[in-house]
Amino acid sequence: MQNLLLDFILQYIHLDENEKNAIASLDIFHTIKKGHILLKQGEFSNQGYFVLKGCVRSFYIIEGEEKTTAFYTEMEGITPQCVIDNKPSEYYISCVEDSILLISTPDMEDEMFQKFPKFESLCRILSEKLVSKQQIDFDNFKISSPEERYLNLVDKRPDLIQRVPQHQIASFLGIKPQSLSRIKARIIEKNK
Amino acid sequence: MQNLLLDFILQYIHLDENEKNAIASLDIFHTIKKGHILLKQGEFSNQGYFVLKGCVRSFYIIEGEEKTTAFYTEMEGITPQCVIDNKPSEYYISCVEDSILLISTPDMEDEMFQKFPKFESLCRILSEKLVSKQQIDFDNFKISSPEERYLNLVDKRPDLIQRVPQHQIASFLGIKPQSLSRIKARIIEKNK
DNA sequence: TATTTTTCTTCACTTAAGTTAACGTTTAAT
DNA sequence: ATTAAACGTTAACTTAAGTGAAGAAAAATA
Repeated sequence: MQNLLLDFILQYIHLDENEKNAIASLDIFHTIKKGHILLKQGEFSNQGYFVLKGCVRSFYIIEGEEKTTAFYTEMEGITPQCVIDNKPSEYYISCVEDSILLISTPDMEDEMFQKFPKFESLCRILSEKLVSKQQIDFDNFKISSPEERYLNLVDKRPDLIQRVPQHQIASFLGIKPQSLSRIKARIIEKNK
Repeated sequence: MQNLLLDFILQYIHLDENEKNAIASLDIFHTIKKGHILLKQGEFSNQGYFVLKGCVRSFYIIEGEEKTTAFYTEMEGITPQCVIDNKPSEYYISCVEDSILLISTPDMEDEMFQKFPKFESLCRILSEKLVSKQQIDFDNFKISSPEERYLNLVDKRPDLIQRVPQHQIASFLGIKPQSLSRIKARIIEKNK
């Protein structure tokens, strides 16, 4: 697990032994069971998550219905809005599968930034990349129909279709489960 | 204009005279005319933009049709994906109004980060905030109907409704101009 | 000012998603 | 192993967005 993390970081910046050890010494690896809720709507939290293995989902509950808005899988991270703005969370975060997560707090991060400014560079670079990626994802969502969004998901994140229940996929695509079933049937019909 | 920028920055970090002068000495203020295209689809660029005054729009042209995906107004910045990934741009960026923009390049930023590490902290913090804000915007888009999205826009960015043509607003909301007209008529009908 | 172009709205019609309900299947719990 | 709950699909019906066309209003241009 340590190595997965180091390899990921080394794609972006170089680390000396000292810095590698600093990471290794952080006791931040956590094994979380499927279904466990990491963050609840209305709750305060100062935890950020980085997925080393497994899958994490964020969702709202609106009029009793779950609205899934994001999935985070291997080498993806989330810092919930409530951590950044210091206000109660508007959404839930839970584990879709048994997962290994890296859990951090702003205090820990600030400490690392103090000791190793390089880590702040890393976080800046990763954040900037993420801003740009998110914008593209949002753009593609806007300019696509539900059917196109589904086909795009099958193309870009085929693993998700397998590892996540369909009604969560539907919600993630901004439609109802019944519509997703219909879309899938329509696609099969077309390809005949 | 200098002061607008400094005041914005001072919300997040403290600057000494030296640092303030460093910013002032950057010759990065540009006056851009309405309609001017800053970035074209297919083009390479290394320019990032920060809006001091005015309004900038990003859009795709798909099958001859403009698809507006974002508006950037006072104190908002864009670093186009093509700058970050060093590949041709998938979208256009143009000025909706006469605007005053701050234009930067990665080289300039890296130089500033070298001289004043504090600026890198600032950029990290701003990027992290932006990631979180973007995620919330995307979430709200997904969990809302077109009508709700429109009402939300009227509530959250009423200025946009005024300063931007309706067909661009429609596209931004993920619908056709005709549908936006209908939605507006429906809302008026309801409130009678 | 006159003229062209862009923008916005309305309408009739088509298409696709939402809704409600039912049913078989898979998964989890006892 | 049995039961209950959650999940996925199908169907009939409703609602709302897309489409194509036309015309009025506003803005840009000559």
